[in-house]
Amino acid sequence: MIPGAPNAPAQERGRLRRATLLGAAVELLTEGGFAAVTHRAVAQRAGLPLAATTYYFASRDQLLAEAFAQLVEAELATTRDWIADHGLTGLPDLIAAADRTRQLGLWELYVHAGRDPVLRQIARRWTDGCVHLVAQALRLPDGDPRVRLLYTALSTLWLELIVEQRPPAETRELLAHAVENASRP
Amino acid sequence: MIPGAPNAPAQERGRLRRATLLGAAVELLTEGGFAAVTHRAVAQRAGLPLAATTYYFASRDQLLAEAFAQLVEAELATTRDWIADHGLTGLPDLIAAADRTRQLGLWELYVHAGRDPVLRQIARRWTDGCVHLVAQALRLPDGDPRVRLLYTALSTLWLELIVEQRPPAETRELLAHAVENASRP
DNA sequence: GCTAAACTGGTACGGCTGTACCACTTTTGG
DNA sequence: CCAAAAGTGGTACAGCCGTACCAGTTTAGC
Repeated sequence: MIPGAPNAPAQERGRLRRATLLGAAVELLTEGGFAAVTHRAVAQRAGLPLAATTYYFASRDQLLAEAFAQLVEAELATTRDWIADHGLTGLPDLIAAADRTRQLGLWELYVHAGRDPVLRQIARRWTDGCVHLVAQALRLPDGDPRVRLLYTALSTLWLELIVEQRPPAETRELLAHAVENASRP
Repeated sequence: MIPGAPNAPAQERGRLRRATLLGAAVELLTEGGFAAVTHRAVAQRAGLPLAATTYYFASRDQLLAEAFAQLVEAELATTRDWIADHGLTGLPDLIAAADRTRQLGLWELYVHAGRDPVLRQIARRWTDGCVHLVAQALRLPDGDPRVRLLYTALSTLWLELIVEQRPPAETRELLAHAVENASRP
């Protein structure tokens, strides 16, 4: 039987190989953006033959989508832990400490999601997850306008820090303002 | 003499050709993102031979950068006019009315600027320009935190509208909140 | 009018891309 | 034990890419 790129390989070794490939794709994505995620590069990074990528993933788009999803989940977990330890106003330090090219890869795929319905779902999951983290930190419901507005400040300042490399001090100051705003009734 | 991709061609026809190529690049950028801006596609769109692109532009990166800059200036002008006519709270309607793929192209290049110093300068120009427009509308100085925070709301809501295609009603409501916040002392 | 510079456009090269193909080996289930 | 399914890996194909090259033509300056 010719398998149609099994999402869950039947054999143990297959599952391992698939996971290795996905991990390699995530690595390449964080290093060089989604342009760097090619079948050949992924296979080489994983130490597997080229054909392995086409065997376990139906297409490059699917590989990219799964890598994006995995990256988003990892990012949300990291952010959750950081907020628990340092609070919302400590977030600029997280961004400063985080791998810049990794963030770039994430945002690249986020924007690319505007052209791909499959990625769009993952993009929404990212936004919703971040909003939820802010809501928890403020002890307010997810839908509260103060939560949403604070999130917009976080999001834009974050992106500016990554892309334009603005001075972190300015970001910290503005974020403090935003948190103060959100804490008012 | 072998010219090094003249930025300002000496002959009238050359200037016209260069402008035509740049216009074609902008078109393709707005239609299919920066992946669509290839030498061949630009030349074909402009109705010129392939070699014309390499003659007037030193590299694809330069062509892309100039197209980005042109797009940013056009976008700033459009936004300025719209704010003058409809005010800040009318902006969601501008976004809704604007060409969605055009905005996607802009944001794609904005994020890509994180990997390219030349583009980064243009990205900063875009941000600064938008902040300035908000400052003018609020009659506050550019550096005022209220201006910067309102801009963050605009920016994120805009991006979410474009990428995630969230319902415009929600955007309008949040934007009204943000404007109210910014108008408080 | 004539030389040099500016421009034109056809063609070619080397490289990378996604993906298909297929003979082969290993594992699984009855 | 043995057929069928699952997995393996080397290779090939067709297409697009940026860019270089160059013989020819047009224009500008003296």
